[in-house]
Amino acid sequence: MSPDTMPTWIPRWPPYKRRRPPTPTEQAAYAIHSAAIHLLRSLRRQDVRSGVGPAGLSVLSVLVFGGPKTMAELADIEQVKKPTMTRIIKSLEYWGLVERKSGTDRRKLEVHVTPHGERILIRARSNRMVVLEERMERLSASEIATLVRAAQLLERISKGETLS
Amino acid sequence: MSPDTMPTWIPRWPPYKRRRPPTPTEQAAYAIHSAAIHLLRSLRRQDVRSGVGPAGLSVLSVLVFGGPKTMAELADIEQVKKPTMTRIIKSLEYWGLVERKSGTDRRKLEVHVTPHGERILIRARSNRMVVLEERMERLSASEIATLVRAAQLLERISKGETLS
DNA sequence: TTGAATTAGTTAGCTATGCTAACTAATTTG
DNA sequence: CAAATTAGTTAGCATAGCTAACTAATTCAA
Repeated sequence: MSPDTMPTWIPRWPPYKRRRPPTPTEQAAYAIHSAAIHLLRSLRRQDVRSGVGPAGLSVLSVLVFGGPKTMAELADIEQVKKPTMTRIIKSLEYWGLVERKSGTDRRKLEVHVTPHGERILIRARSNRMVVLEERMERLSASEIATLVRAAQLLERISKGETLS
Repeated sequence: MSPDTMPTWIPRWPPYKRRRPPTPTEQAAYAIHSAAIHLLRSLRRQDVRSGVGPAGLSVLSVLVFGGPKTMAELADIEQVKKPTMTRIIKSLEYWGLVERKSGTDRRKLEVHVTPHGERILIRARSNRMVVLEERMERLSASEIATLVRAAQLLERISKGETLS
């Protein structure tokens, strides 16, 4: 890579004027937010190969790892409104990746992933995971452990919202 | 929150059949990927208040913290094609958040953030940061330290791509 | 027990954000 | 100085988000 195409964007604590120096919590919040954005942005490129959009992949992932869900549950999980979920599921259904079945309460539709959908999801996940795992191979065992602990903390933090 | 509206989606190692048990690196990759997605998804809601879309906010953030950039540089940083950046910048310009200036090489356009744009960005960032900081206040000092170390590791991992 | 309210999901139509192909204008190069 | 390259835009398409207004099914209350 030539010097002038090299990225120059390096996150640092905002240079704008503040009344007081940032607390450790503020610095940590800033750092982990930037890190999460940069991680996902750098992995996003791998997605194009799968032929399903990111919204569809995310839903597939919920269905594969979490089992069948209704439309409203999916919308809630994905933090999306119901009409948006309708469109996403219709598209997945069109491609044979999910099926909708209605049960006793005929207002509700249970969305199930098909075997084909599961294969697609696992292949698409692998695109990201393979890249991420390759990069993580350079880390030491204790660094890996740090990431695992951080992941647990972040999951707790992310749920803060839904429990409040 | 009633029990049946409570989210049931808890990330766990994929249940599909594997030839061998996952290595620690694979588990860590899976965990940190899920954690980053869930963190950002849960913070995304705060953005609506700012009146600027996420793409615009992200560009503003690059300009505020990284200084003026050309269209091509921004497209590269944001991992977006040039026509997409053209549209994003046009919108920001329309709202008076950035300015375009041409220099010696009149093919190139330097994009500068305006004082108004800087105010908007900082307010929008704060929306996310305030929420994140509140949630992080429950963590211990050593947990915060873990997150900071993890953030450093993740920044290194994310750059893996651009250095290869 | 039936009429009103609630719940689940869809339709229609808008906006924002991504892409490629094809273009203009400016600069560099042979 | 003509040809090739570079920077950016225009046009047109797809996906993904939203709200408002709708249908159909269920629940609740008089």
